[in-house]
Amino acid sequence: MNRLSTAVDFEKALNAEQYAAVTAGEGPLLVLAAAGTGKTRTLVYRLAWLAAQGVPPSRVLLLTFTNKAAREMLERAASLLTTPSSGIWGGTFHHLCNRLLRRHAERIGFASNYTILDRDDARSLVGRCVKDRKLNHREFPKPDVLLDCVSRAANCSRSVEAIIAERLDEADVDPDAVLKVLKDYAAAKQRLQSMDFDDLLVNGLRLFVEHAGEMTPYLDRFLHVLVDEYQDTNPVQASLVDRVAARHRNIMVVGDDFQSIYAWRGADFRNILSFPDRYADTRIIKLETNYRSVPEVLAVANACIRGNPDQFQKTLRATRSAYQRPLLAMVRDGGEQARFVVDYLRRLRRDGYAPDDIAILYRAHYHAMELQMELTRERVAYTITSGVRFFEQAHIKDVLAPLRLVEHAGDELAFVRLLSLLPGVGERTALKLWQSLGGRLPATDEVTMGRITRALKGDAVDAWKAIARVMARYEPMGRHASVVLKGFVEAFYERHALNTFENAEQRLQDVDELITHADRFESTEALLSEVALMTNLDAEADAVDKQDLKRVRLSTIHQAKGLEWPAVIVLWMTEGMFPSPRSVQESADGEAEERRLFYVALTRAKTELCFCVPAVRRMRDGGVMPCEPSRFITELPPDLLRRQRAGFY
DNA sequence: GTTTCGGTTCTTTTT
DNA sequence: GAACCGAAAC
Repeated sequence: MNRLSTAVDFEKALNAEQYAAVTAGEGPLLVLAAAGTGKTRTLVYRLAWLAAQGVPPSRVLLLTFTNKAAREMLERAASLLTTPSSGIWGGTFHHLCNRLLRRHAERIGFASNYTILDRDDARSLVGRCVKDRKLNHREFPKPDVLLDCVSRAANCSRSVEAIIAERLDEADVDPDAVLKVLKDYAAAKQRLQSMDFDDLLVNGLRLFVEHAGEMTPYLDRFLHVLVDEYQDTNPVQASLVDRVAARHRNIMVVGDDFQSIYAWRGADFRNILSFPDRYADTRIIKLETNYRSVPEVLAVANACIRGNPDQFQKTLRATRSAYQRPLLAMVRDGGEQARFVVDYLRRLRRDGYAPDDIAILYRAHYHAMELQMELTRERVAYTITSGVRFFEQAHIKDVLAPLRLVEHAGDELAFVRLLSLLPGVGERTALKLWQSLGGRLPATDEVTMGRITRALKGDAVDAWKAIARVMARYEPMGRHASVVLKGFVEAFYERHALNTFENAEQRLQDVDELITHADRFESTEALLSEVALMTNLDAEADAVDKQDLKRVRLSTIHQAKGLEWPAVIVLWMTEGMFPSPRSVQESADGEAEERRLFYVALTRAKTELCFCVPAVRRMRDGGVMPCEPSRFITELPPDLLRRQRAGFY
């Protein structure tokens, strides 16, 4: 009996609902897991269960929202087993597609060593398309808006024309001009052999649709497919799941329609509700027993979601014993909110909470700016996952440019970035030079060097020579990435950074981190892919491993998804801030989605929960704007919360 | 013709 | 804090 290969007593470790999900037999399975009901635990035990049943790890596919989540689940599953379970494919949809496309990209007209455009690359490329058509006047949509249109079209499998008509009908722009620019953008990506995030998904799906024969080995291989956070999949991702699980139909999707918060990225929570329609023999299991939060928090959660009448109602059942009601802190303004939070943190610390037991959550990054300053002043250590992704910061992208270039001689974006670092060289000069080189920097031979040095003047000449020497030493085989990175920093970037950035030391430290990481990858291409697809949470997980720092966490609610803390503080629970007026306006379901976001925020809390409600906002012109408490607060039965006035209210 | 710099404006959420 | 614009500087 291969069941004996595990020491786990599944029945004892799980409740009846979880046990049913973990030990379910073959066929499609939908697990509706409300917040804090042991969703991750169920997935982890399912992985262990499959392994204990003798399913080879390499025949299991686990799709998650971040790579961190996948890594954690796989580690936890492995620790349950006596036999090794490594070899499971686990990661985000983008990672899966990237892996498949590296092998099969030529089928759809791409080289296998295509580059991945991150948000920043995509922005500059589309910006260049706008300029090339001389459309860069004030009224023309900004690159971010244009990219948004492309992205929506891709993620929802709709035509760009339809999206443009819908999104830009009020704006005073010529839809044909927009369409032309977007076609140029698509052509530019093809020319540069590069894909943006959406292309990875769309092209990944194309492999299955257009080259089904070639993909059958994967269909055979994946005996079991498990999908976490299924409520946040968009149509392309849902199709991908359907395709990859088509052969064995052992597909387990886990999610909670209450926690669907990515509609703006094409996700549709009806996806999870219609799953049984697509798979007629679906077994549905509901997890409703909450182990995370005290009953007073759950009372608020249950009351809050009643505001969304069209959703599939479920009620969280508490298991923890009564504690006290969540706190509603009425403060005067943002400054006082910040002082209140610092004070409240001290109180929590006195009550025995460690710094990393506490999270401060907010709707948008800028809501936390004032608090960040106050925390710094008061010397409270915190970690924040800021709006800019770690690997998208300027200094990281700068030092990766020469590496991208030695790996892909045709990487125009990297060339322009690199050359623009030189004194006296801007985008224009760099682009002209690139064209004179015929759109490639194959090797820094005499002729190429001559061309480049002739185009440069002053200090730029010597700087370039030093950089070129470093790049010439690169050997494509083996782990040579760190040599290029190190050489580039020593020969040029260190001095450049010190002259350019106020916080150069810190940035150079980041770069050092990157260099020490670089050799862990089996190839430069793997390093570059990884860097492009790494989320903030992934990057930060690495950093935390190293520093082992216990700190208060600041995070957007979106990035807090799937996490939990003993104490949670939510900032700016006022109209005009949360719900975000923009999303309420933009779509019919906007308010409902914001309410789900509020639900996600408060269900992160295990024990302590505090909402801050400032009475006024200080505007940049020095004016004062009164603000009402958020509708999400006022619509709650008042006796669910403890009210407290802080400071000079 | 380009680059660079300073001032101004606005800030949703992310792979 | 970053993107945009206009003007000075090269």
